[in-house]
Amino acid sequence: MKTLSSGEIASYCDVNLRTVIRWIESGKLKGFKLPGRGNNRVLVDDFIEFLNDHSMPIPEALMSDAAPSILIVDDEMPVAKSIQRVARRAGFETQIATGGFQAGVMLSQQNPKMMTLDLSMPGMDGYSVIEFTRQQAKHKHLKILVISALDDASLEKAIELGADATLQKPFSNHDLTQIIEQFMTQ
Amino acid sequence: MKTLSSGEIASYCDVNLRTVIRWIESGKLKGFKLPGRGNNRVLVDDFIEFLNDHSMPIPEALMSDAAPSILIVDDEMPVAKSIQRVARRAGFETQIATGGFQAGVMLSQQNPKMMTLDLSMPGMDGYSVIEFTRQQAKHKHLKILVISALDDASLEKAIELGADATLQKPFSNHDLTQIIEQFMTQ
DNA sequence: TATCCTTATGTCTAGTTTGTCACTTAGATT
DNA sequence: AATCTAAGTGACAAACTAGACATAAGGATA
Repeated sequence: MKTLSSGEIASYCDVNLRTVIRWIESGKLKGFKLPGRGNNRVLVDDFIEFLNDHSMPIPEALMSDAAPSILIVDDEMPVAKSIQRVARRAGFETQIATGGFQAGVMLSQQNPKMMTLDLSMPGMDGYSVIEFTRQQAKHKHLKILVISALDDASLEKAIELGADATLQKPFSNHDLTQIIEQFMTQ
Repeated sequence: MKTLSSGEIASYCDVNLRTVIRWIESGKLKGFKLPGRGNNRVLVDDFIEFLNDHSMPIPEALMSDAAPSILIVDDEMPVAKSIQRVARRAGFETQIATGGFQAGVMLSQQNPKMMTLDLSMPGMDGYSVIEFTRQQAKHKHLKILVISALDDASLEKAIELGADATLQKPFSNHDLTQIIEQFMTQ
């Protein structure tokens, strides 16, 4: 149950701390007070609802809490779609990227919680994608699931470079579901 | 998430505060209201886009947020480096991306003012990169310079899809400098 | 050219919200 | 216990909104 302090909200909204306290006092923003001296805490969900109510922008850092999503990177649409079906059935938002460039942009912009990655997309070096992503502080906690028809050694290499799990094609929906549920609830 | 108040925008645009509020009300300038009595806030990015849309000068003070840089997308390091040298000599920050995925991430994160794009990177479809980028509101004003050894018809197609200029390999440093200076000072 | 209409911007005012400052306090760290 | 940091409070100053009205520029029409 993640909560935010008045100061954190102040910096998210780029507004003075005094103002946040007044929002809470007046009931515009739902919060509660700690027993000690009455420090304020606000549930992330309540804060997001507050932002939505006032059509205020939701800070990226909270996006993942708002709607944990999965980015599916695969150049073969049928495969991507089938992964998407499984993910949706498990109850998660999904986006599909069919090219490396699109994948990069979508990763940065949507900040998904998890990415499935086809290692052998034509021209795109899956290994370097894993390496590059892992170097980025912003995506340190991104879960990377490599899905590929390559041999065990290749999958092993992906793990060494920073992937969180691999799945060999063809894969069973059951296995995929299990991995998705494990990663998305962590 | 830096925001601006109506008053700040008023002084940036050297215009009456009342006018700024009316711009926001009428939807010309995208903004949102604080819960209290509806004080207006505008994201710096939205403000800059507004200024661009109306070819208004961008105040120096905001420049730092819009760090005018150049993203060089080319898989051949020697070529990328030589573009970089020219760009640096012209006085601009540069980043190099040697793969599509990296390029996408860097574009989103660094929000450069200009991108040079090698059309024929192995496996990456330059055309779809141009198309995809142009669909994104955030990068509507990104200057795309296509650099390629392909024939005129291919370059023409790039322009049709949304590139701002093309340069055929091999190119002269003089031509490149001219284009960079033109785009970066616009 | 003169007149009317439309639209955008500036001015003024009253009332409200937000920021600032100075000071206090709970909780963490050492 | 001494110290440090983040947060709360009250009072006051500054900034903002919204309505009403004035002003200016541009077009259309007679």
